[in-house]
Amino acid sequence: MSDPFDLSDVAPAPPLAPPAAPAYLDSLNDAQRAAVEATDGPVLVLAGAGTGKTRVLTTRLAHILDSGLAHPGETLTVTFTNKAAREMKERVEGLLGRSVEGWFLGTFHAMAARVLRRHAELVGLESSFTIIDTDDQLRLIKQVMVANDLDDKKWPARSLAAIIGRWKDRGLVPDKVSGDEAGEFANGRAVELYRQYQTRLAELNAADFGDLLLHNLTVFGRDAAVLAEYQQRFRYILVDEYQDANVAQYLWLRLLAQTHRNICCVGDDDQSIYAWRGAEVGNILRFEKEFPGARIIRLESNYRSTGHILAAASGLITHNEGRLGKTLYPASEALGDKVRVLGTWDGNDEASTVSEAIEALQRDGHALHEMAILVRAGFQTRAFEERFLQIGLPYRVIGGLRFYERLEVRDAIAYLRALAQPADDLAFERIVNKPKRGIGDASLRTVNLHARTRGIPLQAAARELIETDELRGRARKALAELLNNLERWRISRTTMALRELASIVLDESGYIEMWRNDRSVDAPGRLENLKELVNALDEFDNLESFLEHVSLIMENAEAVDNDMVNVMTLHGAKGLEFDSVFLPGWEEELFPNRRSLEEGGVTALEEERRLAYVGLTRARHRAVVLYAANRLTYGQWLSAAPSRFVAELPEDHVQRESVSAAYYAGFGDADAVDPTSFDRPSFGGRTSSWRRHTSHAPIPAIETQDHAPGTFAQGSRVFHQKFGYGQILAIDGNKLEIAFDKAGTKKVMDSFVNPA
DNA sequence: TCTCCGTCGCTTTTT
DNA sequence: GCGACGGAGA
Repeated sequence: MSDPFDLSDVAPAPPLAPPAAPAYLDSLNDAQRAAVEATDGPVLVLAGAGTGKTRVLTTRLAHILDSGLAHPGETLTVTFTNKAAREMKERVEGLLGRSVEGWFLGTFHAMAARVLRRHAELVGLESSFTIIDTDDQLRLIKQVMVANDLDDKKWPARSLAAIIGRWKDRGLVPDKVSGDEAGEFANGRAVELYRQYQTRLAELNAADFGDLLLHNLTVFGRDAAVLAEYQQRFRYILVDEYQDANVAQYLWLRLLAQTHRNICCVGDDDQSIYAWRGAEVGNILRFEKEFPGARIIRLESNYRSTGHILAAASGLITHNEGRLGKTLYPASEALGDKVRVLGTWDGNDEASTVSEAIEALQRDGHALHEMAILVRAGFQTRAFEERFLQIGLPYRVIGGLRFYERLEVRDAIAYLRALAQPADDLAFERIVNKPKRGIGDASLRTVNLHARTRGIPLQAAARELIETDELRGRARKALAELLNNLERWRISRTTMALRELASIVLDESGYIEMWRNDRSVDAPGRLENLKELVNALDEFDNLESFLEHVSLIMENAEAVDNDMVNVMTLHGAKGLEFDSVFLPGWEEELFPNRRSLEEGGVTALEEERRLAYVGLTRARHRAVVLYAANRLTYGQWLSAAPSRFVAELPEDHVQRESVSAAYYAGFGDADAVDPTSFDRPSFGGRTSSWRRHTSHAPIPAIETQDHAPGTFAQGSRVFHQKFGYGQILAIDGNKLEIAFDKAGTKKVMDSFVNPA
């Protein structure tokens, strides 16, 4: 296998051949084309929502490769998500009509990991270092805090993790954190704890996500030759979603672009919604300073949304002060529907209003997967889920627990880590007593103590201890067996396929058995996931590449594109688009979110507003904003005022309606909205079932019934008032998946069916 | 080692 | 109002 870092194979760029302009350039508008063809020197592309940002980036890369300006290995293209990277790769290859190898295209983290594996020794790591996730990170931080006698009640480990994370985002190693930044935490000892945490990571031969970039900066700072090598190599650098870059990423890019200065960053300050995790919109402003003479190209022609939607979104975002200024123009003349703004009675009313609108659209022939419900916070999805289950509307919630985050999957991976990396104490601690082997806290403390005094990893310490009488009978025996097993699996590793190895490990360790014996409802699902994990191993050549994949690809496998309504957070929707978008929960406290405002003041309010802007601009043809007069908050019904964003939507482009007069009846604090602005005569234009009747449609009468657990069994026949007879395919708590004889397969709540 | 009970906190999240 | 987590006690 060729070493991807070997630079000797990189041919110098062939002389500039004058190619005929390929067809893909012709379909661009002037601004887009300028952004593609300005290959020489730094370029900043300010690309509004729906203006073809990805298109510009992919075409630019294709153009660079096609015209012979650079060899694939001389280009660096960075994105934030694996999904974006994959898309970029596919689209560029599509434009070129051939596959491309050897280029540096991927997420910031994946690219940084690639560099770091090659120069790990410069930061005191081995090339085989483990990339730990936030879970391990938190456990490690807790350990450091315990070692410092800090009360984790008073000083939560999460807060320290966040503080350290922010420092890393800003490119600050412990020595660089200035004294006055120490802050309140642990009476100003945060920097010291940060230092200790880094020491522990090095001892474990591990790096957290923030380290990947941070260590790169250290590597570049320590070895000028290494830096120069990469600076020489990357003739062209392309950056996606630049507004999301943190300072560390900015510094990284700045270093790498120094020699050739052909860097092209594409971003939109109005879509910056990740400041809370370190993104610095200021990077956009810095760009001009850092690269004097940088060309700035604005993409302002929006190809996505119809006129009213775009105007409503633009009107809203003008309430933000800190903007670079950009005007979006609709690419087509069509004004389309106005943005509908609906007041509802409460969260349930909101959910049924949305589901009725969805069903109406469906009857008009609109596909469900072209509709999305975008919420501010995760808990909001529940009301929609319940309602959809009730009426049997297919939906999928995007986000939530990812495959590799599941408890059982993480345990299984910990076994593999413990055998691949004997120094990986975190993995060892995770599996040492799973399943229960009688190695409890006391035994583990002894092992830990020994490891500390000897300065060796836990596994090595355990091995030494079982030769002594330090540990009592049962624990000693169990530990010996585990260590022997790990040793044996380690040997098998050389002769066995990965998949086979994993099944043997999971089987012989008793881990599978543990879940088989577990009587809880989710045990079967967990066994299923373990099977899936083992199957997934077939795609990897070796354990190392699998573990790298696991740590860098945290996303869910793309759901099969069944026709389902999408439910997700506004954050999760960035970069996506749908024909119809529903935006519920536009209420003060919820959106803009109170906690967010408390923490970040005006800056945070503007970020919330950008989030609203992102939500609206996801819609191609239809956008509906909803707010409820009453909302169940922490188990209490509270009356809610409409979001200030509702009032900020420009009047000419919205159609305000209230679902029922009931809105006012329950809405005591109506000062925030002008009631006269509601219930205006509906605006002209397309009339269809889309336009809803103002009266409150009754919820279809379906009798619900409580069933004792165990009433239903897989395979048994049931009757549903709306869907008729069917057979149970699967049971997930009180959700049933049923193949109805007439209505197809649907997920419903058990309270809506009876045994047939 | 397990289980029970009180306390807390409760926005967004890729890698 | 609910779930996670940690401490206490059997």
